[in-house]
Amino acid sequence: MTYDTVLSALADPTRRQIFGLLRGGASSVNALAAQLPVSRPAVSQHLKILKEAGLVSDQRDGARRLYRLDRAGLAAMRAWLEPFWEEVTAAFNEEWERQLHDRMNT
Amino acid sequence: MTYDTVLSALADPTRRQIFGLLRGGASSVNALAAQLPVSRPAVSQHLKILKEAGLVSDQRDGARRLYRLDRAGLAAMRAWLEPFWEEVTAAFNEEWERQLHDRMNT
DNA sequence: CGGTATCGTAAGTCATTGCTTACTGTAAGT
DNA sequence: ACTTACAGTAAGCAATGACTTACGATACCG
Repeated sequence: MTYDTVLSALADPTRRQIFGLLRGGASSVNALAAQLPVSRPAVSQHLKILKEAGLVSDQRDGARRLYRLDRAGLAAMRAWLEPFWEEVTAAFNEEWERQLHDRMNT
Repeated sequence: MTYDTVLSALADPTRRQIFGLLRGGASSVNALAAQLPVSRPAVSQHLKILKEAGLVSDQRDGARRLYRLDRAGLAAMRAWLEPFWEEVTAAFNEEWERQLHDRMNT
């Protein structure tokens, strides 16, 4: 459940779609497959990957199995992303300051 | 330069490595390839994809070409990520409150 | 200008992966 | 118990993608 697995999980469009469908509450595999252009087994395989990435958690509900969003994956991704964002923002501000300084000297 | 292209760009480990190497300043293609286990053309191809995703920008420097981090891609990714994070955090807090309430009634 | 350096592109190969159908397992209903 | 519903797994296939070598293009240096 590192950022590696999270990023490679979210690389697939169908998985992102599944992930998006799970906003607004938990859902069964059949219910998800009904809203997608792929078969039910395909959805199962995607859910397995999303689960391994910590983006989704599952829970038995009788014969069904309910999937819902999970925090862990997103948290790992954000933790990885943050340093890059700060680095890039710092460089951006530096450049901005430099140009402002140049303009004041002309 | 949507979150689609950003996520699929960051899905590859080598590209993430290149992206990481560009922290700490701009670099040429050769300099990057020297620190990577792949050939120089491979790095060029990766840089092309990173550029299309808005994660990297390039600039001529004589015969060389310098690549540096770019804000746009990360910004797009963050914009896509945020609603999910808020959704998932809200659900988490709700659940926490519910369990706290249950515990107080026993 | 000829030679060297740096980089991008093309073509081809091999591995990965996302999908399907078929099968197995488990839980609920009659 | 038998049947139906729901979901995970296996096997096979077609497409995508990451890498290599070979080539072409542009900029600097003597």
